[in-house]
Amino acid sequence: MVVFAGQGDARRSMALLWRAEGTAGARTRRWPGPKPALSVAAIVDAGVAVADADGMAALSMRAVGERLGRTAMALYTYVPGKSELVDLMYDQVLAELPTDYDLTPGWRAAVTSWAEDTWEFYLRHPWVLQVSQARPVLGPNEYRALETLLRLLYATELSSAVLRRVVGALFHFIRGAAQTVTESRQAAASTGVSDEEWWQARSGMLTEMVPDFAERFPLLVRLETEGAAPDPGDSVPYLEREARSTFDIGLTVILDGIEAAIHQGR
Amino acid sequence: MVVFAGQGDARRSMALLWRAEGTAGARTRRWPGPKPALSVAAIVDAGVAVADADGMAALSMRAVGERLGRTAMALYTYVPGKSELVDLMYDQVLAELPTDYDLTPGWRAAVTSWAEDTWEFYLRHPWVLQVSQARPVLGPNEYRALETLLRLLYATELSSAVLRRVVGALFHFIRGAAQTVTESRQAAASTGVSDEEWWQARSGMLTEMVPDFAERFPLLVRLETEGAAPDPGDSVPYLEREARSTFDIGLTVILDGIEAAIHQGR
DNA sequence: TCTGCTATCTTTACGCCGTAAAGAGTTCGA
DNA sequence: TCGAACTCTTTACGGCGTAAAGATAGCAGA
Repeated sequence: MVVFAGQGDARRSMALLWRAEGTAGARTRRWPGPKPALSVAAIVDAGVAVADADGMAALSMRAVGERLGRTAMALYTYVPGKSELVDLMYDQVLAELPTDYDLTPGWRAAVTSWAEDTWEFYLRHPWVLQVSQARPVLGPNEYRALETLLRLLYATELSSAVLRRVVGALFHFIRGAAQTVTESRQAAASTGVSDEEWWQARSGMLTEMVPDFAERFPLLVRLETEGAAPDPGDSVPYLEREARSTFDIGLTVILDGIEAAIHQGR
Repeated sequence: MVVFAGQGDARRSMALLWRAEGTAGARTRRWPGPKPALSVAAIVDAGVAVADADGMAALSMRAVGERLGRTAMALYTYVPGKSELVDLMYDQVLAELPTDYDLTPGWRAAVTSWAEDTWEFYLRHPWVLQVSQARPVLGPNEYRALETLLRLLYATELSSAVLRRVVGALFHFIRGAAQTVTESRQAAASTGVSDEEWWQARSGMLTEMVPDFAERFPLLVRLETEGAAPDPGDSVPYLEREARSTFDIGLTVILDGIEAAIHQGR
């Protein structure tokens, strides 16, 4: 369920995204007709509430309308369609991301904090990971967030060409790692089967159906027996623990790679 | 449109995935009834054909049935449901991935080749990127592909704990970068608007609606003017060029990071 | 005050989706 | 020849986004 941004009426969409900024001021002449009971802001809020609570798959025009005590079609007075609503929701929640990172302890500490905040942001709004990145929404908060990261990264004194790709690599990595967590949670919620139960059942079936597993995949067995994340006894499920560990170690690897690029003067 | 793996009847699903391997031999006693005109293999092939041609969104039971000259419901005789069909499709195409990487020029060259092949694989079967990774399919070819990568990575002599996360980081990165390309292509195909046209229209609107853009986002402007990938005159669209460049440079960064980990003896 | 225009919101409808349920038709052993 | 087991079709249900049409409400000008 990847949702594409920037379909539909581009001009109207951009105007909505940047609304109250450039074109603020009086509502475009209204005159007869009943007073509007809804507003774009209310609809976007309702959309975010639905998506946060039940996921992107549950975000339907009917569901959003219902939450506002209206029918689905009532929303079309305010918003051109579902695609534009998702764009607005996306840019709205991006406003939560901090911008005030301190660079005095060095870029590495700052980028680490940024990555941690971004990670938590994705876990808070898992549906954001389903908004396609290919043709970005181009809303004010997306730009604000990017500008924030760029401020930290330009402190590395890397070239713009390299930086541009480093930004992409960081986002791909963090989004992917976060996605593992959110999808695991979603799977647990929608099937009622926890990670542990699922894995137990599957690996049991595997050893039964594929008796020569260890001979066919010796390195996988080695990885599984040697490398598992320790269970700290707390309630974090298996796959989430793994994903978090991947996030930590993967980030270290990428930051090490950035340092290597710096030392090579790229 | 993320599709979840491993829902539904787990036992039947696993049996189908590992079919013809352990439990090969005679079809489970059949006796009366018309001879089956279809087969699991034919259905999986048809599914792959539909998904390759028109994307995951176009993969419906009706579409697969139609391609085989049957109704949607006919498929349910062979396959428990759509989710299991996707699992089978996924494991089937994974068989295309090579396994015979040469380690004599060193792990770095081998992993680079592996990454390149994997990248091309994703571009060949974009729908694979929509199969959820959280609860893996656990089919033979997924294991085979993982075992292949592990063979290359164990040559680094890193610990299993680190390796495990490096694998995750590599996959997140490659999948993310490939996703940008496939989504960009999909957007172009479904809207009829090329990357260039889209960007032209959007950036034009931006400068019009947000006249103080350069003051608000100076680093973004700098990145855009300094760091763009040169247009080699060939027909590769803008966003694809960027994504490919992100893949190349990002991979270098990650591999540099792995080398740093090696030198630190992790 | 009444009329008429316009904006908001509802109702209905269309063609998609996955799949449950029921039934038609086919092929074999007994 | 009969009946069981199997394949495959038909029909139906509740979901989706949204087009089209109609009901209702509120204000400007008469």
